[in-house]
Formats: sequence, structure tokens, C-alpha cells
Amino acid sequence: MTVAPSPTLPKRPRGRPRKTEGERDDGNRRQELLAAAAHLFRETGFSATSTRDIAAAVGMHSGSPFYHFKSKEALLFAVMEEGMHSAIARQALALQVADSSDPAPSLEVLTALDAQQRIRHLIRAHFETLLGPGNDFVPVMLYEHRSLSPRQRSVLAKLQLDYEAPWGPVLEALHASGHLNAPVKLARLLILGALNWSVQWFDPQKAASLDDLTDAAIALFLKES
Amino acid sequence: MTVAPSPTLPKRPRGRPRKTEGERDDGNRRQELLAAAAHLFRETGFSATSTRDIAAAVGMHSGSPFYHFKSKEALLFAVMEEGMHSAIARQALALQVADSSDPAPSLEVLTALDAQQRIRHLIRAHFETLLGPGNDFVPVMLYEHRSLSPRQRSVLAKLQLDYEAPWGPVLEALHASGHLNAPVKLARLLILGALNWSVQWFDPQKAASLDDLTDAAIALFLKES
DNA sequence: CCTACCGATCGGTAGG
DNA sequence: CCTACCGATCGGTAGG
Repeated sequence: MTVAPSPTLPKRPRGRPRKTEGERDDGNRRQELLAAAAHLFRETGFSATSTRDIAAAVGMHSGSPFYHFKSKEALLFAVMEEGMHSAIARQALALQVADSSDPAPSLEVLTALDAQQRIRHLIRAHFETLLGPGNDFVPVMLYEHRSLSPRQRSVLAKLQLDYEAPWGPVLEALHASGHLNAPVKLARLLILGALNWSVQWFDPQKAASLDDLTDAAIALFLKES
Repeated sequence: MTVAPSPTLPKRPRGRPRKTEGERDDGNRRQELLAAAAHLFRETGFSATSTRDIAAAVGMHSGSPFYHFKSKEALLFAVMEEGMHSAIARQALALQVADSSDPAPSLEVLTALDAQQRIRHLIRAHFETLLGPGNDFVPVMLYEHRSLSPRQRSVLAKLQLDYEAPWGPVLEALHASGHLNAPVKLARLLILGALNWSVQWFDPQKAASLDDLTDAAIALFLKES
């Protein structure tokens, strides 16, 4: 059964949340496109998502996304770049909080207690970045990495280095104090992998909260003494 | 500079490894297709790989893969199914080896030593399945899961359950003996995630061997007492 | 940002 | 398994 179209309505009434009369929406149509693209890329994959799908999701016509982004690839890159920037910002904020309990921790001589505080905040912030509501940007970055040009890849690789920078000293300190047993380099890869994979199975409807996940990860990775 | 085509040669001399005169290749063209598809799906992604690419990789023409598989999706499914079957077989073999040192271990009352033996073999076999030379099938299964129909997904979900079945009792035993601290259910997800993510960073050219990875994983996840 | 459109590519098929 | 082909869809553009 189909719904008869009302002849007085325009052909495409769905999807676009019209602004109130006379208001211009200016540059934030671009943000809407980014969010819709991130969501669809995450759900369906980059290659399997058409630019028409993205346009439709924000109530545009098929050619219009190209007014905001010069190519589908540029849109993907913008999603990833924004994802990394917000991930880095969230992480920095989390580390500020960790530091506030111990006003002057030095990165070069982290005490065992500092390091345990910091790894917890790093892990918790990472889960938030991956699994928090509406946070589709970084998962896209993690799983659609292949679809970028070498040039774009290298820009993002640098952002990833920035993101991962705080993990090194923390893991080193934990290793030195006997709380971490594996070689630091491999430990970092395995730990981040365990966290990143949560994108595949985490269900916000179900049992575990992000705090539960953080506790479990700490219990799994860290030794007690 | 281009090479002038030799006029006496057929148009498409590349790619197909011709059998010696008169030999029929029968059913193993299908296997060649599977292997080529697995490799391309892994490298390029399912959606971004065309059936023409796959055909060309084994020296066929564009329509010919559909003589062996009724659709591109069926080809993907076959890759994944074969991947899971060989993963399950490899794992079973590894556990046999683990058992041979202790002839009659009971699954219900695993000693702490049994469990440590078994987790090591489970992890090692898992790395082999993911990272071993030519083992593209399971990585495709892990990363292209989205592209399947619900029906196919449920078949593979059952195979995954079979695969993961041995992990449960082993992790329970390790938890009971104090070698594993996190809740068993989350521990399983995090551990398998850490291993699965290795597909993203492992480089067979570089440093670590699969044994190194296994040692690091054991050191990271298990407590000493 | 819409309209109208293009060339390219894609999965798949009929017939041999 | 090849030949020859089709309809659909796709990323992208010119012009307003």
C-alpha cells in the first residue's frame, strides 16, 4: 500500500529540518553533511554509501554535497580529520582532570600512582571517543582508512601520532613499576586494539557501561603490584 | 615507453597460468577464484572490489565468475565460510597438541596448568589464522561482515560460536586460579579484540614473529600467580 | 543549493 | 568459460 502524494506539497518534504522563516543556516549545512556522512560511512561503509544517500539524509539533492566538498573522498577525509581533532581534545581534557588530583606530575618521572591514574583516564576517554552517542567520526577513521589517498593518509597518521603520544610514557612508567608485564611497544598495540575492537560488539542498550568497560580493561591489562 | 603488442599472441596473455596441454583443471578454478577474491576483498574491501577485478586476477573474462558463484555476495560468503572452517580446524589441531602433554584433561575441571597451556595455544593459533601467509579468509570475515545478508550472517554467527566455544572454559579456569582478573565475558571480548586488531598493524617483514606476539599477549593478559 | 545531465563502471545474464 | 550485452547506479559538473 502506498500513500497518495498530496498535490499541494513540494515533492521532497522529508528529511530537511527547515529553519524558521527567513533564517539563514549558512555554514552549518556543512556540519550536517559531515555528521550524516559519518553515520552512513560507519553503518554502511564508505564504498557502499553513495553521495546521494548522504544528500538525502540531510534533505539535499544529489549534486549538492559537491557544493560543500569537492569529492566524496574529501568528505571522508573531513570526517576523519574532525574525528581525530575531537579525540585529541577529549583526551587532553581527560588528562587535565587526571593531573588535577596531583598538581605537578612530570611526564619524565611519572610515579606509579600518576601512571595508574593516567592510564585509566586515557582508556575511559578512548571508549568515550569510540562509543559515545553520536561519536561516529573516529570509528570511520579506524575502519575506512583504506579508502584514502596516500597524501591524506599521511596527514591522519600524524594526527594519530599526536593522539598516541601520551600513551607511551604512561605505559613505560607502568612497565617500570611492575604493573605492566609485556614489552611496551606491543602492549600499546594490543591494548589499543582491544579498545578499538569494542566498536564491533558494544551495544549501548545492553549491560556494560563505559565505566564497566574501563574497569574490565584495567583489570585485564594491569598487574596489581 | 610502451611495449609493442606481439600480433600473433592472443589479446590477454597475462594472468592465467595455463595448465599443461590437455589437462583439465575442473573444480579448482573455483578455489583460485576464492583465493583471489579473499586477497582483493582484504586489500581493497568488498564494495570497492569489482567482480571484474577478481576475474582478471585469475585470467577470466568479466562474466565468468558467475559461472562458479551466483552472485558477488555468494562469493564473499564462500570466502568467509571457508575461512571459518579452516580456523576451526586449525584451532582444534592446536588444542590436540596442547592436550598431548597432559593426556586426559577434562574440560570441566581444567587445572591451572592446563588452562595456561591451552590459552597459549588458542592465542597462537588465532594469530596464525589472522596473520599467516596467504590467510586472507578470516580477516575478510572480520572486516567485511557488514556486507552480508541477515541469513548469511546467522550462518557465520554459528560458526563463530563454535570457534569461540573453547575460549570460555579456559578463561573461566584462569579466572578461578587468579591468573585472570577481569570479568570473563568482557575479558574474552577484549582479548579477542586485541588479537583481531593485529590485522591492522602486523607487518611480517618487521620485527615481531607470531611467537613474539603470543608471548606479549600472554604477558599482557595473564597474572603471574 | 537545485536542475539536468554525462560518461564510466558495475553486477549480472542469455546463448553458445 | 567466453561473447556480447543490458539496466542501474554512481561520482561529478555546468549553469543558474
